[in-house]
Amino acid sequence: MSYHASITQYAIMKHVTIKDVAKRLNVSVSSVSRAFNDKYDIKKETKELILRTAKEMGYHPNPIARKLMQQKSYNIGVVVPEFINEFFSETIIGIQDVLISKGYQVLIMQSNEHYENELMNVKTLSDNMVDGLIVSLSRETHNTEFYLKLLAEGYPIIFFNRINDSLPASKVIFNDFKWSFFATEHLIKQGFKKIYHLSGQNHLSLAKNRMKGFQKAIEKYDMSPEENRVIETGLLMDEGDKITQELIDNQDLPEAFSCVNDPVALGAMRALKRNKIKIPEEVGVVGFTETRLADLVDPSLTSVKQPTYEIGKTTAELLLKQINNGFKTPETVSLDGQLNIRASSVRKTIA
Amino acid sequence: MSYHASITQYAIMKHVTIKDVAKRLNVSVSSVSRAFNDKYDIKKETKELILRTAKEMGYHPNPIARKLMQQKSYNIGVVVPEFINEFFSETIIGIQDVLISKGYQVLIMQSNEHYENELMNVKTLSDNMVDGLIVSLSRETHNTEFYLKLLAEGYPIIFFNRINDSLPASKVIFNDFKWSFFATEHLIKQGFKKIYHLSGQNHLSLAKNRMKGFQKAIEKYDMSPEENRVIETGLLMDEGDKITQELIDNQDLPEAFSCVNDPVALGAMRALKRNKIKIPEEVGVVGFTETRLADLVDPSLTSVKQPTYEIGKTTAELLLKQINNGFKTPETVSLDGQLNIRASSVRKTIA
DNA sequence: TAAATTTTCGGAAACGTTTCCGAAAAAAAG
DNA sequence: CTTTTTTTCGGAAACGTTTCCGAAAATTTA
Repeated sequence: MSYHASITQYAIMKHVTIKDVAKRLNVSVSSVSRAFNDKYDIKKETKELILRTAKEMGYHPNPIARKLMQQKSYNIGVVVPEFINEFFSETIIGIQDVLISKGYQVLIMQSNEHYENELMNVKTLSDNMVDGLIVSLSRETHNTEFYLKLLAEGYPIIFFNRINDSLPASKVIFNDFKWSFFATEHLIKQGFKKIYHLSGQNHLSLAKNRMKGFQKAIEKYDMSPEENRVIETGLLMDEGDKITQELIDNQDLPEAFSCVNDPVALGAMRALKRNKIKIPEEVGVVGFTETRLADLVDPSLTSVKQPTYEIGKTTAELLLKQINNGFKTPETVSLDGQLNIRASSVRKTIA
Repeated sequence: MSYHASITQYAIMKHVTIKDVAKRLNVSVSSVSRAFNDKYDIKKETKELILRTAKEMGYHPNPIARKLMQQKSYNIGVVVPEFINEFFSETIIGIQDVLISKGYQVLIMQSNEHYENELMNVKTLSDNMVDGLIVSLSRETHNTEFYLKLLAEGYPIIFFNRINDSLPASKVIFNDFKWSFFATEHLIKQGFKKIYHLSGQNHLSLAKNRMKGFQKAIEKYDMSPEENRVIETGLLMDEGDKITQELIDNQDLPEAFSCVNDPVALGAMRALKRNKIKIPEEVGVVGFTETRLADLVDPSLTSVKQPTYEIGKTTAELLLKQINNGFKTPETVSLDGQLNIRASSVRKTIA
């Protein structure tokens, strides 16, 4: 019986509207509206009276009606390659914190690193009239035509992390060059002589920049670019494993690996351990974009920490600025990180 | 100049509405609406004509206006303890896949394991008029008053994973009892004699059930409940580490640990390794609710895999059923998993 | 005290749909 | 060929807001 009661209650339950409040107080609908958006001319006492009784009556402004009037959805779309990835889930938290506090809702979608999914997501979101878009490109995305079209229409889009240099939009990036340089320099200073960089595919800016940072360090310390070379690998653990195994099989193992990211570094470590090669005694390893994993693996992994939360926050703030002030000239914000040195790269013989 | 052009274009750009389409074809607005919601009486040819020219004109129905008319937000709120956690992010993917395909949008919030955050999230979401709620309780949540009130109003809410037995709502749970039983049984069959269960706090159903599964296995194999006991630990890695260190210090180490979850198991492993105790030769370990980590740690961790995606999918489907058919009697769906046996629990001497 | 100004408010249109109602057109039945 | 039934469509109200416009009330100025 009580269960039946709850059904009827639900069916009968009506949200109290602005009209109900107006009627109750014998004021106009517009006055109630004014009371709730305190930018208009309304006497202080009536405003307070309205707000008070509205609260009593349990009135909440209907966000949908407001959106319809204001021609704004107050929705922001976020597209990332995957949110199981700690880097992205942490970034999303930063994004959400900023946007929700400004009354926006955040719709999150993931491309699973596929271009078609990414495109579909962006289309779904723009069909849903999001007021702006935050995008981190999938690994597959070479074709940026659709983004160019949206940007040309003046649609606010901010890119972060996985960007494409040629897109005329604001971006938030990490200083990959600099920190890859530092990571490599750290290996050099530890006394590792022959260092290979396991790189991601070259069309990704982040992969390219990390590669360049590596090369710059090699150059600065007068080491041979032939001896200390770059191997295009990928971004996945299995790819790091496979390449390392090949190097072992070809007896072409370096003294240390500077890796494009942690998964590749972990893959390399897996191959090394499988072949009973000691880390860091025989081969040192550094990763990039650390996750909580870095502390858990054995040996713990030296890596570059990115300011994930700040990246999200900054991205969201750039977007809000663009939504509110219109599109000025594109702006690229570069953030700094931190090299966390752990066991995988510290030569015990040196200490 | 081109940049200035894009500004004006944006300012000028107007979405084409149903009226524009109607005017263009000299038909009524209602006909166009009928064409797009094919439940109404409309001649086949006119419908096709309308759809065709609507597409030509780039018309997309305005979801906000539709929501206002239909008195539905087509938004679903999801509140989880944290989405950095792989378990939850994978579950969310299952939820999203189902809901998005039915035209719903998913608003995700996290409580960070705090009751006040959880409450605030639920309030924010209901102010935003979500049509339903999917909730996994925070560790702190003892007070369920607010949920009771919402449920009494007939508000559709489905709980998953972190549930509270006393709430009269549909739930999706994992058969923790059964799989904890299997995990413990596996340790027993490997020949481990003295087994401790590192348990979570007792007010969480999942912790309680995993503990009971452990006890049931101990009982079934006629092992002493005093010898093979339960230690209330927590859910975090540090807690597992701390307890294990205490056991080591008190010379009270068992032959194996059955743990409430993977973080606690990893913490125990960390403490064991720090004390040069060999896993699994001296002490075996099994975890629960595996993540990708299980394969990466050394030794790899035996754990119970939960069907995360299916959990999300099932939860979303239950919610949709409730939204569409009204609240019938609460329904509890229990899903099965899989015990993945890895190095941390396999006695080499046995093989 | 009358006129001018400012403050406060109500009426009504608008946002873009869906849906009810009734009428016109077409088809079927007589 | 008329009458009845069915199919197809247009008009208009409604959803719950915001906002423009103008008028009434209150205040200031002369």
